[in-house]
Order: sequence, then structure tokens, then C-alpha cells
Amino acid sequence: MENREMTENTENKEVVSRNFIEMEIDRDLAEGKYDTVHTRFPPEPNGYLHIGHAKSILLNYGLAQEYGGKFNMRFDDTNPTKEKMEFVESIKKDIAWLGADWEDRLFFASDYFDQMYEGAVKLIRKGKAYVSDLSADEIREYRGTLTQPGKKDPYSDRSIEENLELFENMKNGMYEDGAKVLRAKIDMASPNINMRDPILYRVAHMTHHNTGDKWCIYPMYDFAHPIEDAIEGITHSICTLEFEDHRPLYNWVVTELEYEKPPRQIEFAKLYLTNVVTGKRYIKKLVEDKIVDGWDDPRLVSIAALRRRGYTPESIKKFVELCGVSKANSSAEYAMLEYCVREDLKLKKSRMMAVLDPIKLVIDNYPEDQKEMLEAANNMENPELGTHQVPFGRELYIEREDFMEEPPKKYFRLFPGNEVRLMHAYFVKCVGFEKDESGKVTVVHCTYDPATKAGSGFSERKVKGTIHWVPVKEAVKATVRLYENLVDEEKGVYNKEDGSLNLNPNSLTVLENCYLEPAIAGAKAYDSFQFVRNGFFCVDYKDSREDALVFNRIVSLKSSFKLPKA
RNA sequence: UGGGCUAUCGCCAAACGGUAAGGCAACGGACUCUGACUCCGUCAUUUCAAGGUUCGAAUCCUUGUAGCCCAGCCA
Repeated sequence: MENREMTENTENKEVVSRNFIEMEIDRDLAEGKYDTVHTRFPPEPNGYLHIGHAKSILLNYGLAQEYGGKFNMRFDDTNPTKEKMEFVESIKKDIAWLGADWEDRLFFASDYFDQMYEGAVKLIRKGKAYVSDLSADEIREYRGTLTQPGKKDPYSDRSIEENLELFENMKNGMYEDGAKVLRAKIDMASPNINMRDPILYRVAHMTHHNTGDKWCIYPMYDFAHPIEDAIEGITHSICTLEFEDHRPLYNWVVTELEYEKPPRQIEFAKLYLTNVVTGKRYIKKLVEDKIVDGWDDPRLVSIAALRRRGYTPESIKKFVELCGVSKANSSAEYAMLEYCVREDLKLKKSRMMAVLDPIKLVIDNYPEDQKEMLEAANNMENPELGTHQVPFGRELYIEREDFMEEPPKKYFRLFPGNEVRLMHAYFVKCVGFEKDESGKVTVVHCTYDPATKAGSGFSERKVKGTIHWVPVKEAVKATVRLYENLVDEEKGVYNKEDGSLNLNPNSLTVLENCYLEPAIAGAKAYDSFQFVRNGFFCVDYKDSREDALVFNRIVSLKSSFKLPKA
């Protein structure tokens, strides 16, 4: 009853309960902890963004919007060994495409290296950090294990002066990579391994994509991230669950560095999709093995791949919203994503006729030299999309599936003696067919009834089926690609024995003999349509040419009819 | 066996001590110039399990169980 009232009060707006992050923010605001909301998306530029990142981007951006706050874009580029400029460009493109607007707030963690260095010096002066000469192996050894406490670092008692000098030497390039590190002095016996004197700075003689050769020491994530957030005035630093254990360290850093109104870290569960490949190594191999056509192959779920496939930013936003935000590890079904694109495209795109697997239909009683132009609504449910003309004549192409010599029960399409409607045109009745030597049907014959023309108001009799068609003479030939899941859904994504992918051999079907109605001619990259009864399709930006269109199927239409398998 | 986190329908996910929302999927049916869309209906007597507190428990307590994360000079 309470819910019903809420529904009425908010009119057609659905009642969406607040997620736990919003509730935390509400509380922070109410308690006066913060008086604004400032979020950020902080990727490391070491790869392409995928659907999982979209959740974080849209969550952070959405929160800033919702609370009238700000959203920053920030590259967390504190490890030059992994980062590339190529990725900063692709990430910016993807985020902009998704509609998360960082306005003029594009930052790089590397822009703060000076401040981070100052912060480290401050910690040393407070006696909270020291330079250690332990090797990587020794550090690991001293750290202890999950069940055993760590041991005191023998260098942890160096004087402040000595530490100051050593750290400056580190900065000045006096040591080899790995020779020395700066560690926080916290608690080697902490049950939380992250607190066992974590490394703050390491030596790495490497050229950084942003700072060049200015630095040869680089801050670690745990030290850098809270500083980045604090410098930018971030209030809510939202990250994924695996950083929960790092929160005490995050708080330690902002506390020791004495930031006023320090940011607060809140963790949420990543978004996973079932039966989908997101691992970098796997995708890299698929690309190298030429199983997929690059990192934006339409079967992949990188943002670039979804864009190429024809997904819209709106559909991804809707999907992310539908998935919700919680702390429970979970995996959304691909069907939900598909629902979201259909929902978005349904009223926005023109509904055209395209025959993917053609068979010729001859209207025996339609004069050979006759021709007419029929008017077709672009979208019957959205008249604003207007209309277009489609030529009609004696010879048409129809879908091979729409004719059967011996139909099963409940088959509403063409079969000898049956009458169907040709969409936007006339009723036709099947009067015969031709076969070749192999028994394959080559031509279907029918007669039409002029009285049944679309829009004539004819209502004397009805037909159960309506099929789409394309005029033989004016049709535009095109290539259409149909997709299935890249991996075998039955077997699961990964092979249990060797960890390789269980690939679906049918993930790509290329149909090179498709015919489109002429109104589609001239379609440009990323243009998309509903091909009536076949799904939504998008012009491929890589392979399509004006005179040789190539379409990717974004998603099929739902269907409650299953043709019985022969 | 140390620490952190999580368990509510096939999949997401609400409910914040007052008697299990909603969406996806699925399944019926109506409608239909897309077997689409739309519309109507079905879909958790029960919330990981077992005890306990309470007039009342998914929510509180106890004891278990299961899953995820942490021992990079990665983020």
C-alpha cells in the first residue's frame, strides 16, 4: 500500500530505492561531514575500457549529477612500466561517448608527483616513514603470511635525518631499481597485511608518458591515490570491493598528511556479465590469433566493441541502472543488456525491410511491366520518424524461412494454398514453387489480390502472417553479420583443464547475399535500423563502404515462435 | 587455521523490527500489417542453516555453512 502511494505521488516515475552509496552520502551531507559531492573516475591507462568500467564511470558521474556536484576524470598513471598514451586517448573517447562530462577537470596523477614527494618528506619528518634497503624477496619474507605476523624491518630505526637524505638520494637517481624503497612505519604485526609497513615509493628508472625522465622514483597506489583524491577535493572516493582492505591505509595517509575534510573511500561490487570475456590476456590472444577483428570486434564487450556493434550510450546507462549497486559479487545476464538496447532503439530507429536469406517470389498475376511505389511508415509506433517509399513489382525476394513446402502446425507463413500479407503491400496466396535438381526450392509463385492493398481499408478477410520482402530489381545488395556469444554458454567460458576459452564456433555468421530495400542505400557508419522481423542492425564503421554496405546485427528481436528443427 | 567482505526467486535487487517491492528471464492469454511492440495474468507462506530474543525477525543475538578479496617494489 505504501508503495502504491509512492507510485502515485511520483507519477510515472518508477520508484527506485536508493543504493547504499547514496544512503551513505545522504548521511554525510546531513551530518555536515561534507557540503558537496565530488567524485572521480581514476583509470590506469593500461588497457581498453569495458562494460564493467561503464558501471563505475556512470555511477561516479551520476552521483555528481544527482547531488549537483562535480565529476573529475583522472588518469592514475603512477606506474610507467604499464602505461601508454594510446590508452589515455581511447579511454577519454569512451568516457566522452558514454556521456560522462568531466568539463575542464581532466587530471593526471603524475601532475601531483611534486606534492606526493612533499607528502613523503612530511611523513619522514614525522617519523612515519623510512627508507629500507631490503630486497624485494626480503620484504616479502619480512611481511609474514596471512596467518603469521611480519617482522620488524631492520632499517626501520634509521634517523629522520638519514631517511631524509636517503630518500633525496633515491629521488636523485643514486640507486638502482629495487635497491631501496620508502616504507610507511605502521605495524608489521597488523592482521591487515596492507598495514605491515607498506611501500610508499619505489625506484624505477623509466621514462614516463607524462613526466618523461623527470622522476626515477614513483609512488605506489596506496600512497598516491588518497593524495590525488585529497588534492582534487574529492569527497567520495568510490572504488571496487578488492580495495576494502586498503581503506585503513587510505585513511592513514590522509590523516598523517593532515588533510582537512579528507575524502572517504566507499567500495562497491564490480559488474560482471555472464559468459563474457574481459580478461586482457585472453582478448589479446584472440586478436593475435585473428579469431576476433581487433579490440573492438562486435562480439567483445569493450566499450569500443559495444559502440561498433551499435549499442548506444543510453542503452548502456539503462543497463547499469538496472543492475543496481551493492556489495554482493554478482553477474548480470547478457539478456538484460540486450533488453536495454532493444528498449532504447525501439522507437528511435526506422523499421526497414531487409531479406537476409533470399528466395525469389513471383507474383504470377502482377503485370510484368507494372511498377508502383508504396508508402511505408518508418516506425509505426513513432510517426515523427516519417515515411519512405518502397518500389513494388512482380518479382520480389522474401526470406527463405518464410516459405515451406510442408509446413508444421501453426506455421503462418507461405505454403501452397496459404495467403499472407506482404508488409506495406498486398495479400498474396501461394500457388506453386520450383525446385532445382537437388530439391532446393528456387522460386515461389503466388497471386496477389489488388483489393487488399495496404491502407485501402480492406477488411473482408484476414491473414495470420505478415512477411517482409524487397523488390528484386531495386534491391540493394549488402553483407550482414550475425553474432552469437563468442564462448560456448553450455561449457562455460573457461576450459577447466587448461584454462583456455571454450569458443563457440558459430559466434560469427557472415551473410553476403542480403538484399535491402533501396531507402537504406547510402547508410553511413554507425547508422542503425530495425530490419523488420530480423532485429536491429548497425553499419560497420570499419568494413562498410557506400557501394558495399556491411551491417552488424546489434541484437535480434524476441520471438515466441520456434521453427521445429528438421 | 589471520584479517576484510558478502549471502533475499534462474539472473540482478528492494525491504533499515510491523508481516518478502521492482526489473530481466521464463510461462500462459489478449491484441497485432513485425510470431516484434503493447496489454493482462502466473512466477519466494519464505530470505544460506540451526537455535534464541520479541506480540511480531530477511532485519537483533548465538553458533555454524558457503562464496569473494588480501601475502606485487601492480592498480
